[in-house]
Amino acid sequence: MAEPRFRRRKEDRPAEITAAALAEFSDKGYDAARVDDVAKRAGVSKGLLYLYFRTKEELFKAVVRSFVSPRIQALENGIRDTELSAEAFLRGPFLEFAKQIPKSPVRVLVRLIIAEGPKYPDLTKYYWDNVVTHGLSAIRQLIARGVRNGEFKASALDEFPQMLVAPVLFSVVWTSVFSKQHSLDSDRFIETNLEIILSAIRDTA
Amino acid sequence: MAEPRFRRRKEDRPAEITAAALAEFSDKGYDAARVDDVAKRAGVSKGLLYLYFRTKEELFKAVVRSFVSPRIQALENGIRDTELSAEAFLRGPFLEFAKQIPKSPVRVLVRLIIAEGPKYPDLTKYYWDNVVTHGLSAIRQLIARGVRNGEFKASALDEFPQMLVAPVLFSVVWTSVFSKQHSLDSDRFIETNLEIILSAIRDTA
Amino acid sequence: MAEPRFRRRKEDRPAEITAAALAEFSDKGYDAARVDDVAKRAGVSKGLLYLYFRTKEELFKAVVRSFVSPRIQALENGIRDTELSAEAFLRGPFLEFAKQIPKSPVRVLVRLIIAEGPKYPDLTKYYWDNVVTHGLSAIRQLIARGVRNGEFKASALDEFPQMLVAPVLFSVVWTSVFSKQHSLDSDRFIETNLEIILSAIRDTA
Amino acid sequence: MAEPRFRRRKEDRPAEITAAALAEFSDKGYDAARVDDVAKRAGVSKGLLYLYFRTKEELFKAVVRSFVSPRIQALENGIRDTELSAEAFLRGPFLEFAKQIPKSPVRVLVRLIIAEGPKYPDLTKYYWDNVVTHGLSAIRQLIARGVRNGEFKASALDEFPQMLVAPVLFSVVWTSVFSKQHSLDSDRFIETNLEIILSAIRDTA
DNA sequence: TATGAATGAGATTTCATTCAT
DNA sequence: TATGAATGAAATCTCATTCAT
Repeated sequence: MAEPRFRRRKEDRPAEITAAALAEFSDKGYDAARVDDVAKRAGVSKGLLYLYFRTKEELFKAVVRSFVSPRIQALENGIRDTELSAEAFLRGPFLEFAKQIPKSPVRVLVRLIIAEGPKYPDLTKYYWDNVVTHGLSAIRQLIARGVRNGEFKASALDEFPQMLVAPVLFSVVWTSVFSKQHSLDSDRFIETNLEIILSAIRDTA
Repeated sequence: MAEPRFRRRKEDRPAEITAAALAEFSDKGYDAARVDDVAKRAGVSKGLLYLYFRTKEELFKAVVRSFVSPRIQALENGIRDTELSAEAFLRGPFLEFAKQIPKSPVRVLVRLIIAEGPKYPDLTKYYWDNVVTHGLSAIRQLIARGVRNGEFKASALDEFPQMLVAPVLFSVVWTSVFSKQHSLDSDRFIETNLEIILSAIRDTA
Repeated sequence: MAEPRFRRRKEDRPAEITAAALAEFSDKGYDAARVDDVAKRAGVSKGLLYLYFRTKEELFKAVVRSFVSPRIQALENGIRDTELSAEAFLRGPFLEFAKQIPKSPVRVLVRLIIAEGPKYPDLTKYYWDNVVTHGLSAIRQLIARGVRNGEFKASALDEFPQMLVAPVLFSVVWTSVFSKQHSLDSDRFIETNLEIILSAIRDTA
Repeated sequence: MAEPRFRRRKEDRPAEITAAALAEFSDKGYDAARVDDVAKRAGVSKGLLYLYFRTKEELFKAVVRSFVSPRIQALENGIRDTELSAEAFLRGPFLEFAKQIPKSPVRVLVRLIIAEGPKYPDLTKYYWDNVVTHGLSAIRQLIARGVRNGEFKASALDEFPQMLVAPVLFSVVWTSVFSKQHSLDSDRFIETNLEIILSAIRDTA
């Protein structure tokens, strides 16, 4: 035929497909999302999708990989490179980071991990290895730094850095599940929790 | 012949079936759980199951109803009838209640609601109406009582009673998803969170 | 217990059940009619129904038997015993008989025979033996009598007594199938057909 | 290996499947016909069948559409375009058309409409809209033409064009139901009926 | 690469029939 | 007799995956 249609570059394909998959999973959940619809949304044939991702499960994993990991990476880098005090970092960049999660598309992935994780052990492992441990150890370092330079006293937070994460997870879940019933002001909820924790660990001696 | 092909136990059946369903949902999740297996586990034919529960969804709702509602009821009654001070109640019965949730079978249901809720709006509504609002309003009353009699000062907790729930939800999710990777001491996690919150709202003026 | 409830007499049971079955079949068709509903409508337990009729098919046959045969019997007797002329009988009792069929509950059975007959050969045979041949031979006799006493000339009707039946069957089918689309004045339709046939066979020589 | 597991023949599939469905419906009736068997008979997997016809009911409709509609169309066109007199058309093309119906596969569909119509209202509506009204109005036009040009006198046939159809329906039903008991000479039956009607409406003034 | 027609295992649900009570 | 709880075979429909083109 005379005129070759515009073709997206091959390198973009996987990203386009995972983006479409995230959208489908978000709308329907993992099981109910049909591979057919993912392909359609990505503007690609089913066969091609299977060329890039060998199974639906593989596709799911790729979605998690491509959307969650970068965020955590960013947090880690931020903590490593910052010149702010620990408290200033928590009130600034960390809070910012935490507040946007319940509003971003990633929140869907958190729900999916909760929902499907038990069924896909190696996905859970991947998530643990690449997301949870990284995030947690970054937070731990930040707190340790705060203790070292006299901002914070030794406290339960040393043992349970998860305390800073719990309100975020709660907001994500609440927002995902009860959006029709109630709207939580997740910004203030997360902020308030942070303040309470800070006031409990600040070294006021 | 020794054993009759079936027995008539109309009264026990529903409970036996919901128990089997909880177990099966717990192992596989809602979608992956097969009605056939639920029936088998209950020692009952598929047909009989459908005599008591008209659809798989109906069965799911019945499971929620029979396992979650009673617990919340108990909490509500406890708060209504207690003669303890607000703080004493939080440190005593409430903490007890909160701590056992991540260990009890109900924890599975919490995960299921998170996982399947968006797909079954009326289940979510049921859960909201019968579990969340009851639980929340009971907690709110307890806090209000504490404020009224001078134990607590006015605080963010008045607006966000969810703060007392977030660590519990976090523990449930963590335990459900990462049981293979890490074991959270959920008792101490929940306790610690409670202590921090209490120290922040105690009226020390 | 003190007061024995009123109990219908045992002899009536089968009739009550076939009546209920006719009603159910009429509403739903044979396949879609549920034995459970027939029993419920008859005010009887499913078990008892199966005591009287060993299978659903048996029940179906009994319904045909009890509702159709008596009518044909009546027609036969009428033709045998009448003192009317052939034409007078056709315009009188026969027409009356023919006109009420599309309006009576029996019309359902005609439709059922058409629908299910091919699936139940022995039911078809029963219907043939007990309904069709009787009816047809009665009509044939009537016509022969008319020819014998000079009312009618020899005609195609001798060979095809079905010609008198076709409009009735047509009315039954039309009424059963297209009741929502169109209402046929079956009385006049049947009457008109009869008149045309009569005018064609009347011996006016 | 010799023969590929499947072939792609998008265009032919629907026709192959409806043909198989007609055969299967003819043997078993609508309800008793299993989709699986239809597929098998068409040499196709169940899944593919559902790719072309979204439900069993849809398949049924397609069968009606593809087999009945064309015939009626042909009749309509014949009546519109003919240069024959009304009587000549009735004795010629119309009679031909009428006589072959009880012998053609379409006869099965007529029986199916009678059997299943009441359960599938929109199928009945489709049949009414696309078959019955077309056929009837064509016949009506033919008769009106005959009256206009002095062949026929005004008669009951103006009101009841169904009179020309009743013998055909009767033949179809008889043939379908009582094939084992009796063989009706449907050609002569239909012919005779037509003659009688013609003799009654011919304008001999 | 790219397509989408084709497959087939499997899931939910229904209902005639049985049988302990 | 009479009940209705219990069975289990089957039927429709879905969808991840394959593969001829």
